[in-house]
Amino acid sequence: MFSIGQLSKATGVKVPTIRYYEEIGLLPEPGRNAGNQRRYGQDGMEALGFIKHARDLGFSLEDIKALMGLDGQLGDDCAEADRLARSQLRNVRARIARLERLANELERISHLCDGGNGGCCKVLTALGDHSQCAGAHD
Amino acid sequence: MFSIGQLSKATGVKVPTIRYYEEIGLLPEPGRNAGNQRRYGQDGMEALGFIKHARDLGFSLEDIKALMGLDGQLGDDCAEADRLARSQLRNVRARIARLERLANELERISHLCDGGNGGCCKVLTALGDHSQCAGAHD
DNA sequence: GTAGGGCCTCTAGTCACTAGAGCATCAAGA
DNA sequence: TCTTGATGCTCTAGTGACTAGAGGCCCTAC
Repeated sequence: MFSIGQLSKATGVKVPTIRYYEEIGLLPEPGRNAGNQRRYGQDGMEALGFIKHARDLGFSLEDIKALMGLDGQLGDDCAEADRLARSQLRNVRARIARLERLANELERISHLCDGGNGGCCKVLTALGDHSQCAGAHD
Repeated sequence: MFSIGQLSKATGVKVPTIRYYEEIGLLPEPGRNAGNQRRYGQDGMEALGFIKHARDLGFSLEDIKALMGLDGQLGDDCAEADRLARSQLRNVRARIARLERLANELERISHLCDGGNGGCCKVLTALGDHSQCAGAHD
């Protein structure tokens, strides 16, 4: 049996975050000891590990709830989990593409200025004027 | 003179967002007409255009406030604007790198499953077990 | 028995908006 | 001039995923 602090250390999830996950129904309510403190078993540890890993992979808490709901079901749960994973992958790829456009634009803007000062800052001008952008970033 | 709706259409920033920017002191308070409605001039249009563009480039509202504060100042404002732009670029690059690690991991996990169903979903197992990850993603 | 760390609940704050209620105003057509 | 529908106003509350703090209780070691 682990206290919430031990669980926190073991999983790398902060204590208030664990309580938050419980509050929103993501993590099942654990038992309590005589002094009303949470006591977790191996199942609690595994559930939190699952959430942590999925969060690190960028899944939303809502997605994670869906994934956890699938676990243990029969039938097409694998197809659904796979669908969520692929959807998340597309999501991440799209974010990468967008960020790369931003990086290009920022690089262009940064190169306008050598750090010196000509009185009128070209960086500020470039930021103010989208039409100066080399490529559409949004 | 533009109404808030006209400004919204012209810049692509939603009406409540414009009011929000004003509320937090990012956008200067415009004048009002006899019926207490906001009326913007060219300067309001330009300020909002600046904010919009900087937001699209991923700057936080706090950064934008700093950038707008620099404008019109003498001295080393250009160096400071340049510093913020470069810092934002590093930021974006780091996010890209992190997302690429996530994408790799998600791709690996997605390939575990062909959409069929063997009873025990490998996607869910992989999500639950970080130690199965090919590369550290976080 | 006591000290100090951990744990409890509850409230409120973060960022950057977004939604809705309930009312006032504006512009265009009849 | 009147009406109508769009647009505007303020205010409050909600979003996601936490984070911080207050004020108090509990546990463990000495």
